Parts: sequence; structure tokens; C-alpha cells
Amino acid sequence: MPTRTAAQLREEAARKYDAFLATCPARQLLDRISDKWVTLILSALADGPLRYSDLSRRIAGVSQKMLTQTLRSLERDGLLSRSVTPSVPVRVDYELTTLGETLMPLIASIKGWAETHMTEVNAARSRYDDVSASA
Amino acid sequence: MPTRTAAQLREEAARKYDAFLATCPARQLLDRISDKWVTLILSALADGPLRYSDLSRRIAGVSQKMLTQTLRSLERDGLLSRSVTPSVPVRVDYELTTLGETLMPLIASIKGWAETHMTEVNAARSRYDDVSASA
DNA sequence: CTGTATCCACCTCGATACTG
DNA sequence: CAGTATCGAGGTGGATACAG
Repeated sequence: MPTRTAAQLREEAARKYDAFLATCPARQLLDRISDKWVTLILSALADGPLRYSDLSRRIAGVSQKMLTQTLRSLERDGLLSRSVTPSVPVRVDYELTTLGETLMPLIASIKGWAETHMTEVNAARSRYDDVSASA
Repeated sequence: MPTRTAAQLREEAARKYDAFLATCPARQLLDRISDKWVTLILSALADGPLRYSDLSRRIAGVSQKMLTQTLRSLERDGLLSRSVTPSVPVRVDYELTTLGETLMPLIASIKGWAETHMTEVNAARSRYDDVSASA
């Protein structure tokens, strides 16, 4: 019997939507670069390779766990490369790949819009909050 | 006594970093557009104004709560406008503002990079996962 | 039609401790 | 030096019920 309740229809729609979003390239990209540490790491590496400890110092607020985790995911995505020098102590360098470098102009665009328009956004927020407060 | 432990120093650095990120325009922008429903709503409105119920249908997977919440935050940011027609039943239209329209080219850029390069990213992921699995 | 209010399952992230 | 393992607090978002 194909009779379904409204709730079931909504649930089905939500599932289909999740499936769509999971394979949507733009969605995947946004999920990647919107991560708190991703743009910071990529920007830090834009000037050249860095060691793990260098990154840790440059990005002062990051925990070991998140730094490692983020680096791994970026390596998995082919945006940066990880090279181990088996000395004692071991040395690990991270470097942008060619693919990773193609991402930098996009990040610059985002930065550009933000620097041009975020003052307007913040002004709009203030207006909105003032009106709400006086209500 | 300015003597602090390493843990205290890390904590202080993390706090400063949070403060920096909270005021960083690019960070704010990324936080805004990386929201699951924001780009979908903005894209839906790019063709012209829509009513609440239209949006609800166009973006099939969204819950009432998230649709309202996201619309409110976008209105607060000045990216779209909300106009109420006090008929019975009440009618509410949402429309991109000029500021909101300036965001569309950026979204197009993101979509462009994604469509051009996400196949490479997915290929890199497959390679990485294969190597890991065979380890 | 257009919301608001509440509850809760889930998941992410940071802190901490430990290792080759 | 460069990680890994584990745990718990906190926030997010969906389902549901209700309202102007």
C-alpha cells in the first residue's frame, strides 16, 4: 500500500536531500573549506612547506588532535602532501600540492568579498538588533 | 607572578585565537555560507522572491525550524529582506537584497572550483583509502 | 500560512594521558 | 618530534507539538 503519512513523506524527502548533498561537489567543497582550521593551514602552507611543529606554532590555538586530524583529511583529499624523513628524531614536512594551490585564489576571493562587504553585514546586524531590542 | 604552565599558555593562545576568529571577516563569511541551508536558500531566491511555503517546497529536506532560523539570520545579516502582507491568511515574501546579490558570483566561483576539481579530490580520496586499506 | 517552543540524539572538539 | 587513544562537555539540528 503506497499510502504514506505526511511525516513519512517529509522523512523520505530529507533522506533524498541528504543523499543529494552528500554527492554535491559544491557542498563537499564548502564542508571542506569551512572547517575552522583548514583555511588557516592552507594559508600557512601557501608560502612554502612547513614541519608539523612549525604549523603547531603558527596556528597557535589548534590542539594536537585537530591539527593532525585536519592535516590527514587534507592529505586524503590531495590538497597537501606529507613527507617523512626517517631521521632521529623523525621529521615530517607538509606542502601544498598543485591541486591545493589552485584553491588559494578561491580563498582569496572569499577573503576579498569578506573585506569588502562584511562591514555592511555588521551594520545590518546592528540595525536588526536595535529594532529587535526596542520592540 | 607571571609564571605559567605550558597548559595555561596554550589555553591563553586558544582564547586569543578564538577572539581573532570571531572578528575575522573571512571567518565570519565562511561560517555564514557554509551553513547547510544558506546557499540553497540564496540560490532559490536568485531567480526572484519566494514565499515561505515556496521555499519550504523548493528545499524539500529542510525542517520548519531550520528554514525559519536560517531565514532570520540571513535577514539579520542584510542578505535578504522579509515582507509581510497582513492578509488572511498572512503572506510572507523573501527576496535577495542588493548585498545578497553581490554574494551570488562568489557562490558561483565556489561551485565552479568544485565542478572543476572535486573529481580530482575524490580520486585522491580513493587512492588514499586504497593504500590505507592495504596496509 | 507562518511561524514558536521544547526536547533530545548525535557529533564535534578540546583536554589529557600515553607512545614509537 | 610527531603523533595516537580515550573521555566528556557543549552545541547543533531534527522531530514534535502548539499558536497567532
